[in-house]
Amino acid sequence: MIAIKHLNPQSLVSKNIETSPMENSVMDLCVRLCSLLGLPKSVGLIYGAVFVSPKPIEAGQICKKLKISRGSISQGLRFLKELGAIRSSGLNGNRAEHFEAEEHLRLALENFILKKISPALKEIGQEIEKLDKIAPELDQHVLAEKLDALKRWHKHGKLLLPIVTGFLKTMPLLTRK
Amino acid sequence: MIAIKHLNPQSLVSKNIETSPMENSVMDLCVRLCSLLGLPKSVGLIYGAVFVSPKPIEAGQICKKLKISRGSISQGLRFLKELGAIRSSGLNGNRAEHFEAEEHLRLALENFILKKISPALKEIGQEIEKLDKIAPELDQHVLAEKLDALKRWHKHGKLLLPIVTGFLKTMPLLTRK
DNA sequence: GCTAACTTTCATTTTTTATTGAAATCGCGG
DNA sequence: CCGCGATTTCAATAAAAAATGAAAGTTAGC
Repeated sequence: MIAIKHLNPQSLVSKNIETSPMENSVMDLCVRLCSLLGLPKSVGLIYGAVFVSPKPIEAGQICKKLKISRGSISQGLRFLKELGAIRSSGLNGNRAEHFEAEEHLRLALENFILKKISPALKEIGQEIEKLDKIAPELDQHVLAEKLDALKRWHKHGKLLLPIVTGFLKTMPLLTRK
Repeated sequence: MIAIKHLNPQSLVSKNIETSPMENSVMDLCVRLCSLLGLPKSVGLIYGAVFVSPKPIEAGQICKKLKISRGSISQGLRFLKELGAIRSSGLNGNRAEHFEAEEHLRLALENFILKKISPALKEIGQEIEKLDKIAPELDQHVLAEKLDALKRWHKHGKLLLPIVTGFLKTMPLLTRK
């Protein structure tokens, strides 16, 4: 059910993809990393394909390599680009856009936190404010105490964020070349 | 698509639930908090119902209050209990099991990290070891460098965990009464 | 050891989320 | 301004996840 989802420990990259065992494993890792952030497998695979590629790779190649539909590739690449996990390295030669992994994956993580966690915390903050306005109208002391508890959690959640992003800053960069 | 999911900002608690506006809002908050951890709405609602209740509440009451099936309630309560977010306060009077919110919600969060993040990181570690064994057999330097990058990420991921859990320890407790 | 009051399980259904691929779109070179 | 080679969109479909509820299980009291 709900249960904490465990990814199948053997290869997550479906068998009909033709990659070296090494590439395969690296892509597996990317899938795991993504799934830790709640991102779909396809995004992990696409990132993996870009990451693993020794030279900038184009969408068509990823499509062939992963046997994933062109639409998904397009969406996945856009998402990864917005996140700052990959970047376009221009339309080399022909018209195809080429992608390479961003060396500062850290920035992507920060972005993820900024786009996903922060807005959620902000909404929680707004909800709490709304509550504060209603609260005095009622004399339910028990609830009022619980509201306080929630406030404290919210405050500390906000506090935790800069710590995590701060920590990320200390991480060595993910460098290519 | 993938896009970072945004919870609808108005009440997440469906309208046919009969609760005070205040209770309603508090439950909303719980749903948001849960969804931040990737837990389904029902779990948030169930936790909210327990949290908001001035006295230990039994499954049947939650079922009536939330209009959620008995099966879901049972599973949700079990999950929350395992996580350490709620606890059973015995079979008062009749046979029904009564639940109340655990005052150290922090422990639940730590538990969540322990059960969800740590195993994932461990599996990633194992995958990396596997890779290390394959690596020397090939002379793909580019890949080898990437493997190093992944190793660093893994190491630092492991490093981040204790920081977060350490931070959690400094948080004030969520006290009832 | 039977019943009553409740809980859990799990096959099925519903809902949500991700993927597909055909059609629309883009943009450059000629 | 046409056509090619690519990308993007989006309605339809497939896959995954969550919710349901009937049936089986549990336990206390008689």
